[in-house]
Amino acid sequence: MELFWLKGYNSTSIADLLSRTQLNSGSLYHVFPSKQDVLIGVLETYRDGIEVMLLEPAWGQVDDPIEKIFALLNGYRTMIVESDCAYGCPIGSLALELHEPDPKVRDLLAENFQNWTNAIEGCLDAAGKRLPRDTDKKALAQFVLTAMEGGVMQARTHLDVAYFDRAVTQLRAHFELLEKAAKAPA
Amino acid sequence: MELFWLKGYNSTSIADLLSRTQLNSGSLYHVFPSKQDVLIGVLETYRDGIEVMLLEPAWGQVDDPIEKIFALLNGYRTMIVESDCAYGCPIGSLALELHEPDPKVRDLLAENFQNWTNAIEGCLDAAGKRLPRDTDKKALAQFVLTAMEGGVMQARTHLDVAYFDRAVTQLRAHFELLEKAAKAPA
DNA sequence: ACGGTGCTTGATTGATCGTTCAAACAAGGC
DNA sequence: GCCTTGTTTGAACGATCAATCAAGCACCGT
Repeated sequence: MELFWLKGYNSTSIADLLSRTQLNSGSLYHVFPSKQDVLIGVLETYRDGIEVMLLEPAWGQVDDPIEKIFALLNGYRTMIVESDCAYGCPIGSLALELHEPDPKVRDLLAENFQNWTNAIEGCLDAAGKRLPRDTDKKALAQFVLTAMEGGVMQARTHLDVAYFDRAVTQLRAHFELLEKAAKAPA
Repeated sequence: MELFWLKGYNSTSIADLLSRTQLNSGSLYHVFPSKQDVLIGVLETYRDGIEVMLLEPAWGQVDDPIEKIFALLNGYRTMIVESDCAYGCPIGSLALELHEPDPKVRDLLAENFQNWTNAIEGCLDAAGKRLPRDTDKKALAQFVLTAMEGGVMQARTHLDVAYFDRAVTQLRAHFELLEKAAKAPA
């Protein structure tokens, strides 16, 4: 029920939801007071399920904290390929689609981003001394999200996953430079 | 007539266009066969006007090629601040909002991105030997776009321009590392 | 068997969407 | 003055949207 947001919020009609969920409008409105509450429910599901739905699958057999980051990015790559580049990060798409969002919705979007970057920040902390001592880990974690979202956007637009790959490659280069700088401090 | 796309495509109704342009529906449909053709016209305007509308204002008194990149990013920062973080790059927003775009529309979105990254690539070329010899300038230019779009997205979501600033700071750090690596090759 | 409670049904509502069109209008050429 | 050509007008259309609601149904304790 939460998976068909490939279409976006405005483009997904209540009728779409009904046919997909085998429900009637009355039942749906018995559970959710309005369409926006469905969106809120979905965003809460994402928020509460990031560990199980996203991190665990990607990190199953990865230990190295920095490789965890790129394993997560590779998970997005898989989704891009499997959807023929139609995939867009659900949170990112909604963040740009909803132009005057209800505060509750925006808070949930922000929370989802926050959880994501917190997870990355955890990896950066675990990487410890491999990064320069003065690294702003929070900013760097947000930068990883930035690279992911920007890469997804360009891959979708050009219908070519290579645009995503290049963003990841650049991010990888940035991390290698950081690791090098950590070894040989100025 | 092309400036009111802050609302997004789907959320902007024909009625909105009419009241804004002081036109009647018939006149509009005399010029544009359909709403989508209005979108196409706007995207073409952006595409053809990137030099005058975007690059020249940002680069007026900047010569250093790498500073040109950050001057351009600073132009986006200004728009974010002036719109109270409601601003989203029109192209990026549309790229994520339109989930099954007409080929013509998608091509125009891709062209807009292409022109943008080409402009950045020109700066990178002008920077010449300040960057490592083996730098993939096309990929790096796309990475700048990536950082910009991702930064805009997060600033909008959190309603805090600091998220954009941090993305720019990280990109700046990346460039500094690249310049350092160029000076002292392995 | 009964009444109550809560979920389900699906036709229906009013609003809004993008689009159309016959009629009115303006401006030139002849 | 009249016809032609091109533009403007704004009411109207059908489709679709999110949301409603009276009626029906299933399941419970008693």
